[in-house]
Amino acid sequence: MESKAVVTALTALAHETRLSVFRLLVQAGQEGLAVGTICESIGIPPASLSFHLKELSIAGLVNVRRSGRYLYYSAEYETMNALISYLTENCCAGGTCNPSCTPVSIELPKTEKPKVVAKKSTRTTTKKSARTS
Amino acid sequence: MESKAVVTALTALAHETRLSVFRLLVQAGQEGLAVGTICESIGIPPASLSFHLKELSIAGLVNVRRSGRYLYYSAEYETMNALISYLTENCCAGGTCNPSCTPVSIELPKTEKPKVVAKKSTRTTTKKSARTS
DNA sequence: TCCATAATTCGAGTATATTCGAAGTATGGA
DNA sequence: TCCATACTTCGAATATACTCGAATTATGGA
Repeated sequence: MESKAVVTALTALAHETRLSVFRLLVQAGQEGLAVGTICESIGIPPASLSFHLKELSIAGLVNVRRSGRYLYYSAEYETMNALISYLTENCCAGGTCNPSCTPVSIELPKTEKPKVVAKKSTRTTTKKSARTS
Repeated sequence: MESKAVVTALTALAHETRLSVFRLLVQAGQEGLAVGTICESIGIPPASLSFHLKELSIAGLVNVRRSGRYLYYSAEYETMNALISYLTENCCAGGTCNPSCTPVSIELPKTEKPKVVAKKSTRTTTKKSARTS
């Protein structure tokens, strides 16, 4: 994922309404939800919701599918995962930024500040145990 | 993490310069980097950088520590992880949004759309294998 | 005490995002 | 063909964010 696309995705999520909509869709699964349903859930005028759905769509965070008169929006999980990857890529310089983020080759002491010893190429951050919210 | 705090953090990251700074710090590790160093790396005027560092700081994404005349900024990994948690919480309604996201109790067929059977309470999303960027 | 360096705050000009009523488009059914 | 429903686009008022030179604050050393 490129930095421009990441900024677009983050901008799309950086808004109370859009974040709610996105989470709703993330939790709704592949089938997604019709605009009217989201509208009721969130409680904003259709024109406003439409504007926000477009932003999410441009950012590649949601998909649309028509079924009759209804448009079903669903979360694009790939983009979400790519976004997370981008943020955590090559993180913490060989340290442990969270319990499940362990360096590739050697274990580092936690009390002192070590110089970078062995760099990881792919991260293993943010597993279940790392979740703090 | 509360939705307001999440929006603040996402807003902070949703900017080309700040995203670069944050990634730089994520990769720099606990010791962090002095403002001058970041300034050179990114290539923007000190006043602008200061503005952006403040945004990141307010969002809880970075820490500051003074050492003599230098201010060292470092990434706040906890906030980053909390942010990721928030986005992926209860995702995909029992489906598999990525290869490492498996439902808690039973395996679901992939070809048809199943109704929610068993809901996960904590997610196991976005491990190494899930990274797509 | 005085100067140089490191970084922040001020402030004003500029750019971008948000809101939502009204008007428009697409679809299904009578 | 005509109407109701579902949703989007238009557009203009409003709000918020960004940039960065100049002024200010903090620290260390002579």
